[in-house]
Amino acid sequence: MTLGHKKGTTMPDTDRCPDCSRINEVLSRVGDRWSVLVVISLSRYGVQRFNALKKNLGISQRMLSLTLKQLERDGLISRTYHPTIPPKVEYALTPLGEEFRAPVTALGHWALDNLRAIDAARDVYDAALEEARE
Amino acid sequence: MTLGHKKGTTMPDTDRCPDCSRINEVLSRVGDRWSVLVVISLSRYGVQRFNALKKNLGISQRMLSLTLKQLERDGLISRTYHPTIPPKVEYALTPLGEEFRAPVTALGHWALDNLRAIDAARDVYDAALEEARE
DNA sequence: CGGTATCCTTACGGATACTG
DNA sequence: CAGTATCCGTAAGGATACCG
Repeated sequence: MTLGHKKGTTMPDTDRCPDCSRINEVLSRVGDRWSVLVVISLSRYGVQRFNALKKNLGISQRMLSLTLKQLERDGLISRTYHPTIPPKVEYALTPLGEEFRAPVTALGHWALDNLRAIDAARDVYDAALEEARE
Repeated sequence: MTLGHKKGTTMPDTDRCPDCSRINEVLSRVGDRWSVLVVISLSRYGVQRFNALKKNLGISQRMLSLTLKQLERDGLISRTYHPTIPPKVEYALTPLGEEFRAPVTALGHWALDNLRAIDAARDVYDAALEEARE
């Protein structure tokens, strides 16, 4: 697949983007906000325990639990249980998760770099709307 | 910010990742599945009309309309209205949208490349669960 | 500590019908 | 063609309480 834009390429609008549905499928699994943030956090700080992630991300216990389970099921993170008292569970990126780091951190960087630009664009847009209303 | 993982870095678990909330904020705007797919489609095929995008992505009219409006508001895409009969509206990436292309296509590529790996991981996980159930 | 279970509210998102 | 408006079912996600 070539995601890059080619000047001469015209969309055959009789057909639908064959890859979009597949990309959609994957994104619907590991592309949600919490999954992305968990991976970013594990990328940044390495192995982390349940409550560390929880505090770190400001995520509810319920959502973290669900997100971690899905990520483990999808093979992106590993869960290591230490049967001590009190118990200790550590989460880390698997090799597949490590591969996910590059695109996900790229996304994170872009988000941080362009937060202001987006806010500015919003202000302009909203102001123009306000203008038109009168 | 350094999203890259550094071996010695320990998460100060008294504090929460300051950037995570900001990344979260951005992702909650332009990180949803439809937004990502619209950007991917515009990246790939360039300028497109409303119905082309609709057929292309297999998205409902309502969601496309909402998604496009938000992306325009956030400054990622431009909307050009041609008052012909019938009317013609063209959507394209803005410079800010163009910058979004790199991380988003990286994500798209990864998604396509690892769809199978994820499916395989799932099968293993589910099989192990089945095993444990007995 | 690291979860599950339950409840409840909001947001997502499709289907359909209508408009300039 | 390119939307908007309405309805309605489902899923996301927080709050709380409880368990091993």
